[in-house]
Amino acid sequence: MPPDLREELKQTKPFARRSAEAAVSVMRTAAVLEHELNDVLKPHGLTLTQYNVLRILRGAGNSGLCGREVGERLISRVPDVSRLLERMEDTGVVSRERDDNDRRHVTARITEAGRRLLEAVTPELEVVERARFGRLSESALQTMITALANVRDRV
Amino acid sequence: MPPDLREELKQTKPFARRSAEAAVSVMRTAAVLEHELNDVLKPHGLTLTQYNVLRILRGAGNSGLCGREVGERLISRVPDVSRLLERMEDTGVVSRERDDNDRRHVTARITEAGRRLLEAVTPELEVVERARFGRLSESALQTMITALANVRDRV
DNA sequence: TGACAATACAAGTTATAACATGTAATCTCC
DNA sequence: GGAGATTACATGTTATAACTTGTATTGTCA
Repeated sequence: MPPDLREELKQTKPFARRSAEAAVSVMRTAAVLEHELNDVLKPHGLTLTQYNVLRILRGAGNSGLCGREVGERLISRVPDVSRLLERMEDTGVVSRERDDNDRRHVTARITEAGRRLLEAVTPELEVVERARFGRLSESALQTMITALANVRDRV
Repeated sequence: MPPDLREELKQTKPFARRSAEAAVSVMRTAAVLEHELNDVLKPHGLTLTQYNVLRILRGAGNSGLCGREVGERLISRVPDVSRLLERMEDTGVVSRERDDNDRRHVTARITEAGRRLLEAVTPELEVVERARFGRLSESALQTMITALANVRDRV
């Protein structure tokens, strides 16, 4: 039996509504997940955001993506993609190049080092993912995914 | 029908596993929620973390809580409760007092101004909560809560 | 009871997030 | 084709998060 959230956060009072408990559950679960994933990534010199950028750029292939496009694909929107990519260029996992067709654009691409780093850390993250979500059935996962999509898609 | 997460993040490839999609769903939903709640709180000069501290301290009543206890009750653990409470003391929503019985402790309490602020913002946050979670049935909410508790409670 | 460990917080430092503003390049449309 | 709007990014600033180290107080136990 999973522990009660109220007990986990040492709350004295019960939640006023089930929707309030659901909201806190989502945020608390994300915090636990992100913390654990960041712990896995830290020895590799990556944050979770940077890891996501690498996955996005790998998915984009040789043509790369401009900063705005990277920002649109991130799980949580970062208003400062410029410096995020700049830091990643400093560590050598990303290359940046000003586009000749439209000189406003800076195209970012994953480097070979970035690709190797990505391949090294991904299985470690999958261990966390399986440990966390492995006990849920496929149908329970699908139910959760659909319900969360409903939460994001408000009027 | 809720929009697909893959489309939402403009992913070209489908998720490798349902558990991977579930993990991203949780983090993405929390990010959307937290952003919206912070937007509501900002005009009141509060962050979501500070709002949670106020709720925690109101729940503790007159006896208050020491910094460590506040930290244990927060949704996402903050390693720097000292300065968080210090900032909140500066804005007048919290008072701090060194405990005479154990002079290592600093007891924090919500002030009357903090209580009023809490009462002012809570209904605004509930509007967000209802808009986001209102379409889900009580049983769907309960299913989600249980599933998320399972995710947090790994071996 | 006195040395050592543990606890609770404070403070210093670095890195990042958040927000606003600035700037160069491109687009629009009369 | 040129003024103004738009886009994409860079930069400056402030605030907060994350991590480390420091310090005072209390607890433990030989």
